[in-house]
This record gives sequence, structure tokens and C-alpha cells, in this order.
Amino acid sequence: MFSKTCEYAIRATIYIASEYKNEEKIGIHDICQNIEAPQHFVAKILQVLSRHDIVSSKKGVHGGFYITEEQRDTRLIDIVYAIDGDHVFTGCALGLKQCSETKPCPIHYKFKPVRENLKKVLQDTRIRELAENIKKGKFVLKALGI
Amino acid sequence: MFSKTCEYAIRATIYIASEYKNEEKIGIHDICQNIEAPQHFVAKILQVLSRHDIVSSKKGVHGGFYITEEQRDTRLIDIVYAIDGDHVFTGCALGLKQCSETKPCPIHYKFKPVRENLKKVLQDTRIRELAENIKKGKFVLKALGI
DNA sequence: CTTAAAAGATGATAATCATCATGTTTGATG
DNA sequence: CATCAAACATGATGATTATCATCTTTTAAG
Ligand code: FES
Ligand code: FES
Repeated sequence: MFSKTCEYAIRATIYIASEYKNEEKIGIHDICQNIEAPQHFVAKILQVLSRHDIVSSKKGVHGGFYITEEQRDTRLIDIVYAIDGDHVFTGCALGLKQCSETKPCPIHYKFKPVRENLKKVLQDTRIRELAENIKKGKFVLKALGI
Repeated sequence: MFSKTCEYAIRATIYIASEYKNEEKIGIHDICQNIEAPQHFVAKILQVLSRHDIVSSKKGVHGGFYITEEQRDTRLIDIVYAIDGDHVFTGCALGLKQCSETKPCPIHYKFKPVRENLKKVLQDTRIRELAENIKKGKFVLKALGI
């Protein structure tokens, strides 16, 4: 559904939002350990998110990643757009060069509700909410056990 | 959503089903021209579909690909399983090693209906129906114009 | 029974995506 | 103002996916 890059981006953002408080920035090492992801790769991804104003960062001693109150309102769809682009929403499910309402592929109309449903979910879901749920322990950001 | 391999697989199967009649097998060249896909690649894919009993083939003079009446009842989900496996249905949307109901990721329950909807569509759609619609000219298998 | 046209099989190359490594810039702190 | 810990930037490697090429097997037909 999403690229791995995008999966890591979402998990990292949620983790930062769930951990950040009292101005204490979160280090990349900490992040990667808690979302079980490769450090260098996630570092690169977070730089992109930072440029897109989805997370914030600070260099130097006591630096790290953090998230502002406004950024907590980021919707999942913003992250998907920033990383994967709009392909999943506007591309043809069967790979035609153009997804078109007038010259559609055979499954266009069958897929439309699926895609609209997906889009709606991503549009309606904000980082704030997901981070709260992580804090409450309702959900996890890495597989437990083995 | 699907791999390119899977997209080509579905398009090729639909094309074969829409063209095959009077025992005249369809050649790979014909197929690829009409679905706008790379010939060698699709040839390889069709061999896999053939082994999975999704399409049929015959070697030699007047050989080619064709589809039986039973094979026309193939559901899209069968093709997806044959080519892409079950990842799209059972994998975690955020890339956790395990998608789990008891230790889910933050978007598990939000995605559940999307995935179920997707699965239902793929389960309910048969090649026969799609091929009929192509014949009627309601849909296309390659982008028109530029 | 030879030929040629077709799919089948296998491996090679190319493109894309994911991951790793290395050095540079920034900024708090003593 | 020197130091060091952090993110930033860029490029290199590795893995996976997509595509291409070459040869083999099958089979209708002359
Ligand atoms: S044309 Fe294929 S999904 Fe719209
Ligand atoms: S745990 Fe992530 S989708 Fe089920």
C-alpha cells in the first residue's frame, strides 16, 4: 500500500509526537530503537519530513527531533503526499498511464469506493490522536516478542 | 497497491478472455500490443498464470494463449494471490512484522474496513464479467491518445 | 520427417528502492 | 573560542523488482 519509506515516516512521526514533552528533543537513536527501523534510513526520511514542516529538528548539543502543537494536527495524508506522492490516490489500479473517468480500466469503478475510503481515513486521522493512543498503550509501533 | 507484474497479469488475462473465441489462440505479440506492455516480461508472467491454471496455453504452430470456460470464473483475488501473495491483505499497513488484532499498530482498525472492502471487491469480480465489459467497449486496457 | 512458429525455461541486465557510510554544519557548554 | 553531540547533506552499496535476451521444446503442416 505504502512504500517502506512512508511506513517509517509515519511511525517515526507518531513516536516523536508521543514522546516529546518538556522541550526535550528526541534523538534519532532513541526513535529507531523504539520503532525498530534502520537508523541512517530514518534519519534521511526525517530530514524530508522536516523540510515539509511535518516534524521539527534542532542541531547541536541537546538537539534532536520534536513536534510543535501545530504539527500535531498533521493528517496522515500529508505524510503520504510528502513521501509517496499522489500515486496511490490518482494512479490507475491496473497501471494504465492515465486513470480516467471517461476511458477507465475495467476495475475503475469498483476501486473508486476503496480509494475514496482510504483517502477519507488518511484525511481524517491526525498525528495528535495517534500519539495519544500510543501513550495510553492501546497500540504499538513495533512488533513485540520475537 | 499491486505490483506491476500483477497489473500486467490482470490486464493480460482480461484481454485473452475478451478476444478468445472459435478456438483461435492469442499470440503474445498481439496481447502485448493491446495492453501496452513489454513482451518478454508478460510472456514470463503468463507462464506463471498458466501454471496456476488461470490461463491456458498451447505451444507450436497455431499455438498461443487462451482461456477455458472454467477459467473465466477466476476471481481477481486469485490472480493477486498467485502473483503478489497475501501481503496486501495480511501485512501491517505501517510495516510492523506482524499485523495483529491484539497488539495492533495505531491505524490497524482504521484500515481494516478499507482492506476488507478491497478484498471483497477482488473476491466478487470475475474475469468473465470484465471481459464482457471490454467487448462492449465500456472499458479499456491501455491508455488512449498520447 | 523437416520446417517454422509458437510458448517454456533460464539467466543477464537495468531500474528502482532500501540501506549504509562518511563527512559537514550547527549550537550549547565549559 | 574550543569541544563535542547532535542533525544535515551527499554519495555508495545492496536488494528487490522490472525488463531483456537467448536458447529449448512442442506441434501443425507441407
Ligand atoms: S482507470 Fe484504472 S483505476 Fe481509474
Ligand atoms: S497491525 Fe498494522 S494494520 Fe494490523
